[in-house]
Amino acid sequence: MSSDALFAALASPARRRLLELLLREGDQPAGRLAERFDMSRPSVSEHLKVLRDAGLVAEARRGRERHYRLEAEPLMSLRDWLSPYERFWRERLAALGTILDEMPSTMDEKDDD
Amino acid sequence: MSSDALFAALASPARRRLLELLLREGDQPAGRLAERFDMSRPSVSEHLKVLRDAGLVAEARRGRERHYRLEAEPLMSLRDWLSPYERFWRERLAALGTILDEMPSTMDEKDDD
DNA sequence: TTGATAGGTAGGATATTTCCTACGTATAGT
DNA sequence: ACTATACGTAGGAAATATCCTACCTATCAA
Repeated sequence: MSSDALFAALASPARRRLLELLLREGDQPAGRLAERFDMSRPSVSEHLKVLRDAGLVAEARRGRERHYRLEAEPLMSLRDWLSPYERFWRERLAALGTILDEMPSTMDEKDDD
Repeated sequence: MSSDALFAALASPARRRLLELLLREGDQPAGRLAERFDMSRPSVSEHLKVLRDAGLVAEARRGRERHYRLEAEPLMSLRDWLSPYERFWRERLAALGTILDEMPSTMDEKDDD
C-alpha cells in the first residue's frame, strides 16, 4: 500500500544485493545468503526482515532452514511510479532532437565521449 | 555513477514529493516549492541539495531566485536496474498461467479477497 | 545606501538506521 | 535426552538522517 516501505527497503546496498542474489541464483536459505556478506549473520537477518516487511521476499521453512525467495511484485509498483518520469524523459529527448534538426547543417563536427 | 546516492535520495517521501511537484508543475523557484511543505524552508533546501547531488534536479539562478528543474536521466538507470526483476516477474506470471491452464476445468469457483 | 526578499549554510537536538554480541527457539542427528 | 545447527530477537553502541533556529550572502527596489 504505502510505497514508503518499498523505497526505504531499496535504500540499502546490502538489501539490494540480497535481492540480486535471489534473482540470479534463485531461492536460498538465510545462512547461505549471509555467507556472502562481510557483516554478521544476525545483521543480514535483519535486512531480510526489512525486505520481508516490504513484501520483497518471502520465506518458506524447510526443516530448520528458512528459504527465501524473491517477490518481485512490489517492484512493479516502482515501475508504475517511474513511468511518468520516463515519459517526461522521452519528451525531453524528443524536444532535443527537434532542436538539433533545426540547427544549421554546417555544424557537423565529431563528438566524442 | 553510483546508484547508492540515487536510491538514498528516493528514500525520503519529502524528496519524492519534490520530484513529483517538478514533474507535474514544471520548473519552480525553491521558495515556491517550500511553501507546499509542512517543514521549514531550510529543511526543504537541504532536501533539494540531496536531489542535486544525486543529479535528480538542476538549479538555474534567475535574479535572486533559484529555479529548480527535474532531471529525469538518473531515473532511467533505475529503470535499467529494475528490468531484470520485471523479466523475472513476467516469467513467474507466465508460469502461473501454464499451471492454471493445466488445471482441471472443474475447479472454477469464485474467489473473493 | 538601506531595507526587504530569496535562499543557502552552520550547529545542534532528536530520531532512525545499521551494526554488533549475546541469547532464545526450533529442528536434526545420535 | 543431548548436542549441534539454522536462524531469529534483544539490547545497545555508533553512525547517519531529519528537522529545527539562527545566521550569512546576493539581488532587487527605493
